[in-house]
Amino acid sequence: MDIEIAAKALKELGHPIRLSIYKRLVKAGQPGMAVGKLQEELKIPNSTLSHHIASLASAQLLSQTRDGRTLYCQAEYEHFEALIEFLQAECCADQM
Amino acid sequence: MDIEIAAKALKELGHPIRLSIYKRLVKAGQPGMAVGKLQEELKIPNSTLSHHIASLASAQLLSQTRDGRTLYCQAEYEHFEALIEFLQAECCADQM
DNA sequence: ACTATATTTCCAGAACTATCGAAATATAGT
DNA sequence: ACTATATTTCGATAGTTCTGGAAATATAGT
Repeated sequence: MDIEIAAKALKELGHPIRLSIYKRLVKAGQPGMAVGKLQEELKIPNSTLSHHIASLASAQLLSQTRDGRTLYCQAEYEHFEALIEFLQAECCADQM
Repeated sequence: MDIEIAAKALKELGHPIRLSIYKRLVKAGQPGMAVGKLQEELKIPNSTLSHHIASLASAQLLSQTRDGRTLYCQAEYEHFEALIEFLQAECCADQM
């Protein structure tokens, strides 16, 4: 992971709604969570939610898979893990 | 750390210049680094740099101390550490 | 083909962020 | 007081992000 990619991921996580979405998706684990279920929990308009989901996807923080009419979102956990590793390697006092 | 504060810190780190500043400050350790030295390394106009420093300070990611005409910036490492801990507690698959 | 459900894309306005030259402020030395 | 150095604040512009209603798309069932 380079600094541009790390900054992009941090930026997309740096919004309370998106951070909540991501957090919720990690809790949901591998099967992920339907967009509609997220909307129900977060109580925000569908278009707003959809934009935030697209932002997270643009940073490879989540992916979507369709099952019939329902789209499931999954946390792309490896990418997040790589971000944490980048931060610990580049910005951790302990490592130096 | 709550989710609003975590999002704020992530947001401010989510810009390539600010992430570079922060990274550089962590490397500089306790004595920190003069604004002028940062400018020399990053080669950006002083006003632009000053705004980015203020953004990081607004998220408690750095503090400044003056020595004569020189202002030193120090990474507020505890706050960053708390952020990483928040992310690992709230968004880590391993913990669940 | 029609209707219903799930979700995205389009559109637009308001709010915010980034950038940087120029002016202002702070401090030090003479 | 004056000059030089270090840094911030002002002011303005351009660009980006956030928000959400309405329209469009995708799929399923009848």
